Amino acid sequence: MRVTQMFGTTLRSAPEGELVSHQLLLRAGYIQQLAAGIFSLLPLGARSMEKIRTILRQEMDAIGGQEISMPVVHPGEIWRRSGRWDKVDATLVRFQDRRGRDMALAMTHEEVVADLTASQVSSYRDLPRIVYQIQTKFRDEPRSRGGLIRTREFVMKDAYSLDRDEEGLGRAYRLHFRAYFRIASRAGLPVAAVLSDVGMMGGRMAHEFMYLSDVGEDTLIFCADCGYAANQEVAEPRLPEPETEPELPLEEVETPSATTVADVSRLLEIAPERISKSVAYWVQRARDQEGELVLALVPGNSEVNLAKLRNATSALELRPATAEEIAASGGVPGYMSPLGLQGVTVVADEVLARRRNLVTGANRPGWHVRNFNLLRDAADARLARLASAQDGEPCPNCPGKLQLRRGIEFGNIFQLGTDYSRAMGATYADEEGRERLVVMGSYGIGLGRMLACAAEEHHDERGLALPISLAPFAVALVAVGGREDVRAAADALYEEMVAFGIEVLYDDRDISPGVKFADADLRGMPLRVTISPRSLDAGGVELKRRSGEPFVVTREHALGAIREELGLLAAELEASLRHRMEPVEQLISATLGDPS
RNA sequence: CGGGGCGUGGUGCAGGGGUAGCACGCCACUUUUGGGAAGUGGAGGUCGCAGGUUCGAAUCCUGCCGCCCCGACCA
Repeated sequence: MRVTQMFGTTLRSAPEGELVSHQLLLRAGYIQQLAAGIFSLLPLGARSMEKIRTILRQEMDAIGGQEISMPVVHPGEIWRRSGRWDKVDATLVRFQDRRGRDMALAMTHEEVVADLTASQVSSYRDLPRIVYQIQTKFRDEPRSRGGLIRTREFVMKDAYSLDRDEEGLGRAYRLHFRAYFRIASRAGLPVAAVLSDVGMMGGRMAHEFMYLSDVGEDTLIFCADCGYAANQEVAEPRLPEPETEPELPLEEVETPSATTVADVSRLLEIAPERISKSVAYWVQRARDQEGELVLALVPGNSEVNLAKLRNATSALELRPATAEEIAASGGVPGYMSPLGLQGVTVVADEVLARRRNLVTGANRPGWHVRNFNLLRDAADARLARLASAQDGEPCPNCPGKLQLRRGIEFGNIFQLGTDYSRAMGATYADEEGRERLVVMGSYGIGLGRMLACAAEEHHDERGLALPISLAPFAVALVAVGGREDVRAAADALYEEMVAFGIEVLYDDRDISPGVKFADADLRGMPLRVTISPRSLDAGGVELKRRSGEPFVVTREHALGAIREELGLLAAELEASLRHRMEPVEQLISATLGDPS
């Protein structure tokens, strides 16, 4: 591709306040925004995305995946059958066709896969199977963010495993677990697998693959000693030993204008963890149901984790309760507790059940109580793990301490089980002719997010520096100046490279060298090849890695040297892939059972 | 949806009652050519939309729309 022919240009400036990766993708001319969370890909972005597609296809095919393609528009009926029509919020875009039939834009494809399976699979001989597609999803997110990190329309590689039983599912799960590490590594992304919430997918075990980054939106919990890794939404630190001191009688204590944990802690000279904090939420369990007040109880030094509360209450919608809603229940903001409240669902963190004689609100302005004992004083409270795991808490699996990190989710894997099969009637006949449900798994990777993570990981002050596996072109060819012999040599070398199938972006513009070098650095191709009066005087052609030192090769050997250098770049990536996969194999056998 | 901010040539911004400006980019010519060149000349904007106030609105008021950032959602 000649720069003089290319659609799209580089920009000198980008809006302030955006993520660096987003600014660079914008400035380098990879993407352009159309609306909130909706982007076009320019040639460079489209080519990078194609590279990502290739990696995904290769790795999915390698584990036996078969590529299919499913529709973007679904009849509402299949979403009704799975129950998600009512369970999913406005993220699922619904509309009606001209006949007034309910339709939806695909936000994921479990329903369609299960429907396909119902008719395509009928015997145990038809299993196991893995199908996948690389296709557009639309999710009307409440808030898009960070350029390609979080968009409303995005392209996802979504794979689905179909198995006879749990054992088969476990095997498919392990295959994807390994493939996801390979995919991330080939894209130059260091990732960690963490246990995750199953969310709207339902099912049992799930992992997220996280690119660790301070700009990430997820909080992750790691144990450096044993390798425990979980999203903060599901991380469960080790519970403390139950306290054994005798339960003392409740005792009211005056605490004027002490409405926060910090106030009460100071006033009564007790540690925040000795306070049972009560937080009121408004919970709606189904789209056609009324909301209700739920009181969440956690230790005073911790926060209610909304994902955990959502799971504990089977909530569809969850938001902090308003002052009116609290007052209607008899609660007193600032002095809340389950004491004396009628008809309010109370969910308490299990830690509180193990502590004795805590302080909590008296539901009376200006008063708290001492010697609150959860199991005695709020006997109908449901117990769950509600508090967000915090830095330094004890690991559930070993004596180590947990650490917090931030990450961006680039992919996830779910063990779905048989929920969708049952809903769509996806069954098969086993050897004895018995009808059984197909066991499903679901495995997603966001392509745009992958590119954004790669840009976040691979850049410097001059611009992008993408790995050769993702860069839109392998080579940026720069012709410096307008001298005849320079142009002739550059044109010839360009033609040679093209003839040899080397992907090259040739800057043949008639502008100053500074602009060309700056643009080459900004666009981030891994190898720069320069032909100039100086390089010709020095013997031929200059080669320079995006982040390396230049060297000169003769014009005759230029093509060979370029191919060798590109080979080296690919080989280095391959070597790091092998290096990274060793611990992954140990991780798989340690956490998922036998490798297969 | 709650909170904050911003909508002015292609991009990034300034202006803040008297009819629109800067830098970069773009076009033409000349001179330049190893790190975002110089000169000369030029093109390009219903100032997000609608209504109102005013002799006069990009500017003030009201409403709406859009976009960004922080929170509840997720690839």
